Amino acid sequence: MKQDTVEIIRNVLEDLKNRWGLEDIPGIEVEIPRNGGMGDIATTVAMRLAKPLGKPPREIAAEIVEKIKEQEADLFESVETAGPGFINFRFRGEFLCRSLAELLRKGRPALRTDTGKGRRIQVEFVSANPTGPLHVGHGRGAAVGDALCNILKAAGFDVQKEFYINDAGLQVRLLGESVFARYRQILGTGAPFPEDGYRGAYIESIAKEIHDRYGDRYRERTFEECGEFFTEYAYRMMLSGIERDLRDFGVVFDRWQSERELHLQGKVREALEELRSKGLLYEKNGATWFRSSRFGDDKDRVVVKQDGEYTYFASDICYHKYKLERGFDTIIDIWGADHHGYVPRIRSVLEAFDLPRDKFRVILIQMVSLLRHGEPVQMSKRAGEFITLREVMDEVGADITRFIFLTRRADSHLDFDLDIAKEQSAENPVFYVQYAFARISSLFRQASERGIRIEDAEAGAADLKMLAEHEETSIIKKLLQYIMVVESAAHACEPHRITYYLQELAGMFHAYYYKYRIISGDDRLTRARLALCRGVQIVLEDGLGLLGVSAPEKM
RNA sequence: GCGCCUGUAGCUCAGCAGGAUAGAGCAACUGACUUCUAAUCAGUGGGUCGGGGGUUCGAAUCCUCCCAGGCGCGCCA
Repeated sequence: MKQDTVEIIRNVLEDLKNRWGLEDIPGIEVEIPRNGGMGDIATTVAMRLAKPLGKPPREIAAEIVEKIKEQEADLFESVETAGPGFINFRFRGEFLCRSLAELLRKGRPALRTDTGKGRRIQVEFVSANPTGPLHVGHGRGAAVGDALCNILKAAGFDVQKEFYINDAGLQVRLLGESVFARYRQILGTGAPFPEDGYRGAYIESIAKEIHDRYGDRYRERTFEECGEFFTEYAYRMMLSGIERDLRDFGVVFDRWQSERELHLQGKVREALEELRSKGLLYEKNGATWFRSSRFGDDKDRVVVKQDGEYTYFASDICYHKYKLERGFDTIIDIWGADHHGYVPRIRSVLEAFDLPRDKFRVILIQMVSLLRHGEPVQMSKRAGEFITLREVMDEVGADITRFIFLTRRADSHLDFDLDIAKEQSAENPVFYVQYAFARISSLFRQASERGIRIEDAEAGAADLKMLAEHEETSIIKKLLQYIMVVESAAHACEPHRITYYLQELAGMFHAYYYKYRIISGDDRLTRARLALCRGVQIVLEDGLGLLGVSAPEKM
């Protein structure tokens, strides 16, 4: 729908270019008019041409319309100028039927586009420290990141999903110390608990597990002697737990990048050497600094501490450089919004390496506030009291959780009410969309008893011209908009646009279903309507798939 | 103090890469189940898009100042 229209406009502008003495054709933007009465699709190109041509937009629009009418009479029922210089297009019924038939014949592959042109995008998300279980905020990042990747793939990008593991440095060591202390407590030979140690119950259960397997083997040892064992053991446990939680949440990464590996492979040192050779490192107060302030950061940053240890920023310098060296056209980082101060720092790194800054995008995920009975659930990470993603999944289910995470823009706060999430009420939009899918499945179950199969709806046997009700043409048009929605969601990196679209489509279907009889005494009409329902079902299934939410046949 | 995000209907939020008369759900009120799943549908009311200035054919959208809320601002991660 979009491509057809844009192509036609482009051809016409190509013709008019010389008459106008125009150098370049501007980007042709089409949009869906807010008010359906205005048309099916509209372009603002005449208004954009007003300035370069020095002519009133309506006049330009009129010229374009005339030309389109000469050349493309069969696609559009009407093409007209409107308002300040819009050109509104209305498609012929035959075009809509043809498009629906194509969707039915090809199925979900018809919903893919190639706007990404196979460009390689890497999305790094979750990347939770392996020092504790995933909490709800991580879950939101996982849902957004995974859906975004699905959307980018659907829009024709070549996508890699990566989890960056902060397995070097102080925090994992602190994890090991915490477990060690709990282990000693089990033995009754209390070791001092580290001041900033991890206090969650999961620490005790790891200690217990070590005790069950190894008994008092480490009774007489100090942490200096056996810390590596405890750290390694605990970290492995945490990481596999994270992986398991993510898998059960429907998120599987293509690649897990270990920070420690970057150090061991000497990549961190190499990256810093490169900066040094560019004259961008200097020594001060016994530490090594990076001149990030030259590239828009607030101040310079330490990369090697006084004690000789690398900072996390040092590995991040290396990591982001390394990611771009792996040949991605774009790298997207998804961070918790509390890390936003880090953005200019990483940008400064890319500039320092002469890497284009527009190759790097950050999506910030705002906080999730968990509510129960409308009251905030108290959480204290320090005391180890926080609601884990696992608990939420167990309580309300992965589908609902994912959907709710995707009902807001990433950068707005989200109140997640566990009670409402569990309720199967109208306040819960997941069911609304899934129910539309299940209803259609049910229709086909009934139809099969009458000898009409789902394959019949797909084969193009139905006479789609019978879909003459305005609700029916509206639904077809809505189906054809899906690709545009996917493209815009990919472009803006905003998965929630799919969520909203699905709710709208489901709403149109529910209203249609209620008003009209799908399976009736009229066999031809029945087949045509089932074909339309099948179209809706294909798009709903695809959209839910992008969000990582299941499409149940029965509810 | 500096920076980032947010501010749209009573509530929760959409509003797409400036576009046409700013939308949805919930809540409130009216109605619809002997009929393909009522987890549904039809309808009514509800707005100074936080405020002021600016950019232009045109601003909820871009710029600027102010106000309010959240979050950051370590040789922590």
